[in-house]
Amino acid sequence: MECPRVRLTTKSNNGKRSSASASAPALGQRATRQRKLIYDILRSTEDHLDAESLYRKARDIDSRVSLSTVYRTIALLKESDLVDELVFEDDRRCYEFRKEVGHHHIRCLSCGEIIEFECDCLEKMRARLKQELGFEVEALKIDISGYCRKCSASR
Amino acid sequence: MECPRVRLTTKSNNGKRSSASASAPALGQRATRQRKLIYDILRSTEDHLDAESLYRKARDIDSRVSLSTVYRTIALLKESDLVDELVFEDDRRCYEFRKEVGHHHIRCLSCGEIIEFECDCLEKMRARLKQELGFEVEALKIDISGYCRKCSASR
DNA sequence: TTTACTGCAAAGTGTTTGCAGCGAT
DNA sequence: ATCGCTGCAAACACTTTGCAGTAAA
Repeated sequence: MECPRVRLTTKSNNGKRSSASASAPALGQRATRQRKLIYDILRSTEDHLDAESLYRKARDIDSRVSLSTVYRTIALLKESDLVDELVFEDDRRCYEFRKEVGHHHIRCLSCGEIIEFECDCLEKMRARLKQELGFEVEALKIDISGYCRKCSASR
Repeated sequence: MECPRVRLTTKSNNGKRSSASASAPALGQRATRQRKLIYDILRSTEDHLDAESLYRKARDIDSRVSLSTVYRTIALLKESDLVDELVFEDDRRCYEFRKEVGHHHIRCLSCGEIIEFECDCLEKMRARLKQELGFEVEALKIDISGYCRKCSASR
């Protein structure tokens, strides 16, 4: 039973923020200060931020950013497949820089920690859906909530 | 590779509405007209309704139902594990009467049809998460969007 | 100089809530 | 008769939008 092997996703970036601010993303038309900032924050953080915290982080660095721009930029980045949106049970929507396909999230209902993992069984399921139902999968998302080792111990 | 076998869930109910209105559910304290009505609609429909359409359906039968009551009743039914909430990519939330565990949904982005299927690999994944990460899964939900056979053909 | 992008405030969406009256028990 | 439930409207949280000004090209 090889399929549902769970393995932690290797963290793609172990510093706080990658030093070089890198090239501006192909966001839309113009690489504005605000867009670069928001993009940089998302690209370099380990956290899964919601719109509000992303806004606060951005504003701490440069006050000339508005919440609307954060939303507009998120939409842009989603369209360009540069960031993914995670929607959890309780409606919280977080954003993260696009990583490898096939990595998923579990969230601890008690401490809020988000753990990432990979499981190739989902990719296999996608193939099966195509084969057996003729269904062409565009988006496959799995949301798992529960209690992490630490929190289930202290319950 | 037995694991990600996809199979269509057998429809639990093939009539339009089951004839007998059945016993009142253990909803909370009181089995009111409104609660019975909402419960009955959810129990007997094949569709996955959102709050609004559930409200319209209910109001068509008995005008003395309000949208707030629909929301309140849905919350109640969710708490009692009598209905499940499905949250799709585009935010639409639908409700369905609780069926067997381990059945999931895929939705056609073109025609909106919701197809149900089972896949035991997710249950196995749950076991693995427990075993390997010590993570106690409370809720496991998978949302798949894409194009059904018919719609992918006509694209 | 052009016109895409931004901040602001206002509008919109889906859901929840406070309250006085209603009705299941 | 009690007090849990309801309808209503108002509040709510989050997101989107119109517009006049700003700035990237």
